Order: sequence, then structure tokens, then C-alpha cells
Amino acid sequence: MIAQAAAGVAAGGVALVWFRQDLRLADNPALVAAVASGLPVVPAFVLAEGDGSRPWGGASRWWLDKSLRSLGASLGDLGSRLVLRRGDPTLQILSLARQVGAAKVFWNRIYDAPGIARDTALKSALREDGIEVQSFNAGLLDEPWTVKTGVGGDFKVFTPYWRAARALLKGVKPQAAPNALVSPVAWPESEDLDAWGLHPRAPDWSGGFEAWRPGEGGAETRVDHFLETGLDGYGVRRDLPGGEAFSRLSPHLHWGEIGPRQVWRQSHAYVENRPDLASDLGKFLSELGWREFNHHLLFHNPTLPTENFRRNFDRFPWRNDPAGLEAWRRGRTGYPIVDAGMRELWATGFMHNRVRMVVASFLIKHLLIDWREGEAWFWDTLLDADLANNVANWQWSAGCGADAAPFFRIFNPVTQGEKFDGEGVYVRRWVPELARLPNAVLHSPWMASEPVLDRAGVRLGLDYPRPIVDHAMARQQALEAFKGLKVLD
DNA sequence: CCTGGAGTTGTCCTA
DNA sequence: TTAGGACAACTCCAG
Repeated sequence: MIAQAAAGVAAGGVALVWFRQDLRLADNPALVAAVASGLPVVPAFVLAEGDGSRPWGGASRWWLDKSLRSLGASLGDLGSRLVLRRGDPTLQILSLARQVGAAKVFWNRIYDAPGIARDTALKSALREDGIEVQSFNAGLLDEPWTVKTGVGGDFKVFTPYWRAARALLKGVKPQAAPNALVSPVAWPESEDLDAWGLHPRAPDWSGGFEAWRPGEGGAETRVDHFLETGLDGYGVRRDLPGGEAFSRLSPHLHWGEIGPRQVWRQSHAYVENRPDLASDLGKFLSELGWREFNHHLLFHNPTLPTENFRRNFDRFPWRNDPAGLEAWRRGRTGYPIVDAGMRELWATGFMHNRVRMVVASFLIKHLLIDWREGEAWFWDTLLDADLANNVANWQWSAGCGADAAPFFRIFNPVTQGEKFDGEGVYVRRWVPELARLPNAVLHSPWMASEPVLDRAGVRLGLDYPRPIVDHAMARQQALEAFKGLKVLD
């Protein structure tokens, strides 16, 4: 310990880079600033514990494990390392900064309330130690406080928000990754990633995650692949869960293995010689826009993760229904499109966007279960679980969020299945016990005649459940429940 | 301050 | 078969 501290101090101080949700070398302003300081650079990551922020879910921990290995390897290629610590990040960064003799500390910002409070306090503490601290924006196109309505307020409706946010973007120029990092004279000790147990054991339920490639390299491959194969016709094709026209960038964006500026720049560059793709590009970028908007909402509404954005929903008569919740989680509701989605989630850590809306609508409006239950399940099982996106989207689905779906918009799981999975590619993949049913009844097996069920080898109630609620009845019940929410804020 | 058009993703009934 | 309107009421936001 003494030798290490002495080594850092003797070299005239080092630049400490605290990685969080920016696990990349390219377009990383904190890293660029550290290199520009001319000091030896110590890159560090802290597995946060007990700092008031929400602990990562199981799927997120799986991803983080791989992403840290990737980042560590990339730093190794530059002759550097990634120093790992766990515990309260404030204490860990303070102690690490002192230990290595940091003259400067750099990080990229995050935008949830506990994180902001922690970072603010840490900044003061470091400065009291005479250490220079600087934070940057790596994760958003526009930081939340820069996008304002005409009268200086924060937007609550997406369309005007995105119009204003785009107008602020003048020449989006991602920064290049550094070519080399100067190492400190001596490295501080690092914890062992294997010992963190982020990869599930006993049992290892991550077998279905193998198609993912966490890390900066995987993110770059994903963008290229999407632009080549998914952008053409994205506006329509993105809605088909059996297809492939979606980017799958969300987990990479969540961990900052690629930043929105890079996605913005690359997709514009790709479309430069393809004017026919302008409309599809706009659709794709508006998805980035929703990500921006969700972070904007979270920043301006710190209680978004736990409280209804529209407070009149505080009176909503949510049902306590453990059996229904469990059927939903396991994909045993008897509605094939819902069950397919929930099983895709469980198996792969991902769910198609259209299907996310369908299953959310089902939990909230058919089962009348609190959106927070669904949000918690997604948080644990989604590889792209992101606080801002998850809570804002669940609130939107429930009707209590910003710019939310009107209450009478109750998805019919049969109609949705027929409309967006008409050929049954998606349902047959994830609900294989129904695979031999003809398309006409695939999304409503309870409507099939006995001979049709027999031929398909389906015994309702045995091989596949009957619907746990009747759609028409549930719909009426939901409309009644929502009627009780007269606004009187 | 006032006004009025608009608001991610739908469903169902009727003509 | 298909197209159009009802479904409520509210808030947001620009002019």
C-alpha cells in the first residue's frame, strides 16, 4: 500500500478514470480528458454496493461480467489495465484516489437521483483533498437540463421534446479512442472479477444468452449489421417480432459500450448515399429520441422509479394476484403472443418491443396488477434493463406516465398476434407446443375445434393453459377501474 | 394571458 | 370486407 501510494505521488500524480455506464474507449470524454492531462492513467470500475442506487438485476450482472472482461482486454491492448473495486463507490473512489496519488479524477455522468447525489458529494470530497474533478456527457445526445420549452420548462410530451432536442444538435462528432495510455509506475491491487460471481452459477440459467456479445466490439458489430440488414424498411418491419429488423443495441447503449453520438453519426453516414432510407432513419433515430426523453423525464422527476407520474393513479385499485403474476412471469397466461414474449425474455434476456407493449398492457389492464411488479420483473430479467427506459416505458404503458397511452387503449392479445405475427413465426418459436396449430387459431387456441386441436397434438389445459382471463370481460373491468380516476390534483 | 390544436405504437361497433 | 368514428378527459405547448 505504502509503496504503491509513493509510486503514484513520485510520478507527479495520476489521472483516475472512473468507468460506470460508459464501458468503452471510443467517444469517451472522461478518458480523453485523462489522456490529455498527460498524467499516467488509472482506469477503475466499482461494483456499487450500499450507495442507495438500485442493485443490478440478474441479467444485468451477467452482461456486466462480460463487458468488464471486454473493457479490461481492450485496455490491456493499450498497455493499461482495469482496476476493480467493490463497495460504496464514494469510499472506494476516495480511497483509490488517495492510494494512487491521483491529481485528477474524471468520469462521465449518470442521471438518476441517488447517482447524482452520490457523485456530487464525491466531487466535493475529492476537491477538499485538493484533487481536480471533472465530469462529462458520454451517455446522451443532449443533457436533460439543456432541452427547454419556449418558456424554459421541461418537456412532458415526446414530439415537441424531440423536435427541440434535435434542433440543439449541431454537428455530432464522436471522439476517437486513445491510441495508448501511460501506465502508473505501480498498479494498485485489483479485485478478481471471477470472485464477484456476476455470472450465474448453480444453476447457470444464462445458456440462452449466448447470441449476445457484450463489449465495445460487439456493439460496433451490432450497429454495422443493423444498418446493413435492418434499416431498409425499418418503419414497418420493426413491428414484426418474428423478423430481424431491430437493432438490439439497447443493452450496449445501457452499458455505454457504444454511445448515442456514435450511433447518430454512423447511421447518418450510412444513409448519405441512400436517400431512400431517410424516412426509416428518422424512425430509427426517434427510438434514440425516446431513450433521450426517458432520461430527461427521470432527471426532472427523481421519483419516477417508484411513484406514478400522474398522481391521480395513486387511487388505482390494483389487484393482489400472485397466481396471475406468476402465470404472466412464466408465460402461462393462455394467450400465445403474451406467453411467447415472456418466454423469449426468460430465455434470451430480451423481448421484442411490440411484444413488450402487449405483455405490459396484459399485466396492467387484463390482470390489473401494479405496473411496478412488471417493472421489477423486467429489471431482473432484461439484459437491457435501464432505470430511465424501464420505468418511463412501464408508466407509459400503464397510462400514468408522461405522454402516456390513453386509458382506453387496451391491447387485444389475439388481434395483436394476428396483426404482427400473422404467420406465427414468433409464437411457434417460443411456444412450441402450439407449433402445429394452423395460423387461423394459433393466437386463440381456445377457439379451435376438437379435431383441429387433436391434429396439432394440443390438449388445452394440459399441454397449454386455457386463458387465465377472458379478454372482453377483463377489458370491461379495466375500463371501469380507470373511470374511477377522476383528476383532482 | 388566452386559445386551440395536438398528443408513439388501439379496439370495437356500425354503416 | 372495409372505412370511419367513438371511446374522456386532460395536459402540454406554441403562437
